[in-house]
Amino acid sequence: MSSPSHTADNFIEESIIEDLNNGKHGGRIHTRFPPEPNGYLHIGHAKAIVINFETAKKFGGRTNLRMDDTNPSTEETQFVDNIQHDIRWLGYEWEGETRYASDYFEELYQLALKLIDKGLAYVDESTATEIEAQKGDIGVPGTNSPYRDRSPAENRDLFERMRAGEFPDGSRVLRAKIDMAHPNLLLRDPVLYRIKHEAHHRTGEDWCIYPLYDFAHGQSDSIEKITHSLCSLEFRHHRDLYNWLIEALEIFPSRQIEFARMNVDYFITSKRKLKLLIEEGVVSGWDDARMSTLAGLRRKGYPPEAIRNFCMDTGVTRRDSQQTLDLLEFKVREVMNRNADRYMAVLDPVKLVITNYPEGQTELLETENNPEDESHGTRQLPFSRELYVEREDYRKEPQNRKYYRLAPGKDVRLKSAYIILCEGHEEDDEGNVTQINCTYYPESKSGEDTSGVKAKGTLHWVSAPAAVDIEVRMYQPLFTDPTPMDHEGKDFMEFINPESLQVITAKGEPALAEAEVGESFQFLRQGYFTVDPDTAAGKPVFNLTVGLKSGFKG
RNA sequence: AGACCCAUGGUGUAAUUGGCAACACAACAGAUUUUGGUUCUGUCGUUCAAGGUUCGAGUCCUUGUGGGUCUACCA
Repeated sequence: MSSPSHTADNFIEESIIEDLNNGKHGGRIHTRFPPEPNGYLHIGHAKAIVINFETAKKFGGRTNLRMDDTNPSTEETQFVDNIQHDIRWLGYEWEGETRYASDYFEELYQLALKLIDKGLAYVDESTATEIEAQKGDIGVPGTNSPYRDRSPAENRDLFERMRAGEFPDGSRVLRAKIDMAHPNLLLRDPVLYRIKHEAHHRTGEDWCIYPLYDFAHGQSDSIEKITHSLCSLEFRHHRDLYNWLIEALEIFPSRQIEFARMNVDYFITSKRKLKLLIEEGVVSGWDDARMSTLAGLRRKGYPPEAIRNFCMDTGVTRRDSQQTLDLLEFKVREVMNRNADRYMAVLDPVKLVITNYPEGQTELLETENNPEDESHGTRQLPFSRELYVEREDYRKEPQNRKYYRLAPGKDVRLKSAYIILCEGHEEDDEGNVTQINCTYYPESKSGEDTSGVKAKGTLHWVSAPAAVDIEVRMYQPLFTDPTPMDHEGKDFMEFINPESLQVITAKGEPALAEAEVGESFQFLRQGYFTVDPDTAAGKPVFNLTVGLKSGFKG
């Protein structure tokens, strides 16, 4: 198989092209995404998913999905379903069936036997604390276990009896026999198998010994003939062991390549911390719209395309990166600007009365659904004497010449309707505006304006009698600090933003009552909003997906 | 007796592998606009330090500085 001439976009692709040019694996490229099914996928996983799938795709290769389920205590089938759902939602389909490391338990066991027979592994009866002590320290060599020199035959017998369930948890482990003075602490006779009399979510009671990461992950890669095993930087030290085991076991030589994890401002990606947010009641669950989980981002309304673009455009490197929320939100707006239809909703309504418009009259006005895409068509909007407009769009006095909104004496265009002249307002005892009074120019109707009046500003509005109440959930970042984990001596919980969620009741145009769960809109001049699953008949709930960029400096 | 990884505008990444440091985001200014959105134009500003090799260094070498990772029977 001759390799088409690819250009490398990053160092991983350089390595792949190098392998291709060397004729390795006959030009075949196969990657994998190996989550542990013990939690929900988050934005950091999205990066790994995108890298693995996109890299394979670029070279005409395939990508497996493999559950790294070697720890029966933490893994649950429930998570498997969510992980699969999230990956498909992101837009990727893996090769064949979902794989499980647990499917390879028997093969792994045989591999362990092989290692024992080669004199490269031994059963150790030291306690966990003793083993820790044997490891030595950074810069200090370790010491050999007293059980290190047992014969292969004795080790085999002991290991078989471990499997048979003769020994209690923690009483024995299988260790690789490498070098207790190795500068890489991971190669100081790492533990390969431990005893756990626990039921596994897939294999049930079949096993009471379970392999550890280092004796499961790489071997699974080899079993699946993965050519390039892409993982994050903290596994760099594991690569030495990964390669040592490939040699010792004489198995398919997958190549591990590490890249830097992606961090995003205001997002945390520690499973444990995410869980804590739920347990403490800070958020409502794994799919709370403020969570950095894919379930949360989906609920918030982030389009998968935007997340993919974000992951791709932030590149692949070996240096720790901290991405800004700005870029992520830019990617979200970029997609939604194209796809989301424009509707009008008033978030903080104040009544506006057009004093020269006939009482009781309603007319239907036509408005375009999406100025970016004419094929989205038009719809009808009811217009009447009493409207709601945004409280923020009125000032008792205009501040300066650059102010284009409502204030006494100002002309303003109502989107797709008429130009109105602001006459003044009514207020309560505290000086709060209770009503804005205006007159309209009958000849200024949108599309057939002969009034000659020029209005600099255009406002969104809804007809008061026709408006529907909609619940709107306004979100801000969950934390007040972009990197809540990076403060010495301070717990990340100290940075919880008390205003991360504000629920308001807004006035929406009638069509919004029919919005379906998952559907996204632009509320004119406000932002992009997506219908939340909490929506019930006649009670629509919208999530702020992302605000519009605003050049207004009032 | 420590080992390994990393260092380019405010942020994130490029640089034909030794040949004019570029792209995106952000910021700022202007044009267009029935969204102060979008779109378009422009401005701003960058190779961690010192030394070396070279006609020529972001790129190669040396030393230093700064940051990160590694001592789970987690993955």
